[in-house]
Amino acid sequence: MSIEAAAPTRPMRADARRNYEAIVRVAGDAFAEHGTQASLDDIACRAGVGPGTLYRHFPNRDCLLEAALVESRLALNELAEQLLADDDAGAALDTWLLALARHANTWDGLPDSIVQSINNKQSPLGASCSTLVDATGRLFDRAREQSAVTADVSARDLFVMAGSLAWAASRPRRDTGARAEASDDLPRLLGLLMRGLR
Amino acid sequence: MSIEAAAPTRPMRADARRNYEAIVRVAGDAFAEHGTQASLDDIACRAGVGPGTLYRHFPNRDCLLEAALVESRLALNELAEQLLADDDAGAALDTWLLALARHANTWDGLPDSIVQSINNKQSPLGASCSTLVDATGRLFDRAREQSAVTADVSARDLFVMAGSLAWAASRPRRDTGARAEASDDLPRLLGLLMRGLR
DNA sequence: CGACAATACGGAGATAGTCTCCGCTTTGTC
DNA sequence: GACAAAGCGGAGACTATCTCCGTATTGTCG
Repeated sequence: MSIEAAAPTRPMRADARRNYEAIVRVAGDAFAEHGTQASLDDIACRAGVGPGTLYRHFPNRDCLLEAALVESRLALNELAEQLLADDDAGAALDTWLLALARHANTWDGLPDSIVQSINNKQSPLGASCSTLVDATGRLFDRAREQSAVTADVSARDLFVMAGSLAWAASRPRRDTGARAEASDDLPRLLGLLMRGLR
Repeated sequence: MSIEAAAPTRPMRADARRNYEAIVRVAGDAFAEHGTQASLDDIACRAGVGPGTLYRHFPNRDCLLEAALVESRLALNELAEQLLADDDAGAALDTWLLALARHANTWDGLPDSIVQSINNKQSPLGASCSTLVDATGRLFDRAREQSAVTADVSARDLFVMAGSLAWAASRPRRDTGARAEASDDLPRLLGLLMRGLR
């Protein structure tokens, strides 16, 4: 949107890259342990950097979430490619929605961040989700062509519903000290959703 | 679980009751304005009491949410009674799930609190939700008897799904300054769910 | 009425999280 | 090896939660 559209963006300085990577690595552990609300200052501390450094690399929580999810996202995009080549488009859609929901459940609280960012072009999380929404749409269209589904839904609605079921399935108890044993409600709930699509 | 099960619980002192009511009234406004994450100290301040007073009456956020929702809950229970007498059990279920979802959307963030508390007997919110889950189950059973629905779902799953769709519908955008105009996605999403039940 | 116990109040402050500012350090380059 | 650019980090401002305990209010009896 300006004259110098293509900023040269010289490569990161060695120390900067080192810190960036350390933060992302530690963040993954912290989010896994405490959910997406893990303390950012604590992540900085555990990564051996000051809070200022963390916030310079990742101005907000979404940026850090996004960075820590990159690998999982790549795998998901690859899965989409494979599923688009699958003969059984209905089963492919099934598989895809489950994978999507499981991805959203990577960490406690992630569905919330994802669904909140979905409409927000500013958020890096939202931006990278739009790829997933597109894939969802393409897989759904193929399933419709094969008459595996008949419902009329937008790709965005489908994506959001998968996310919301992930959210519902990941909210087993609060306050009770007992560690939530992973009762896997997801397939059951998604089955109901798929039933509605046919 | 002890010998003196029926504690006499003498009536509240006049000043205590006055403060209790002021807090609940202000809390309703604050939750409406800022969602369920509204500052509790701020609510105390606006109600003209100290934080200590608020936390004595309502040891945690759920207690305050529950107290501020009492009237809406009563109306909902009354609706359940009416719907159970409705001849068209399918339509009654439809109406009920929508009412349930709208109730969960009374304030921003409420679906989260509700679904988190659903498995938690300790939470006053969870306790009062179990009534709603029961009503959901009874309405669903009637619809099944009339063959208006055929799916096999637990009342809890139905309740949680209604809550999760409410959650999904209430999360339109984040960060974008623009006030989210209330695009009403709820009926569309619930329609999909109902389709899956038939 | 007046006084005393039980009850309740409220605000100071401990704790914890977010995020910024800016003086200092490290890096890459010539 | 020296200089500018890039990057660091931690002190601290701000906001929120929740507790503790000295003080004030209430209801009840004599």
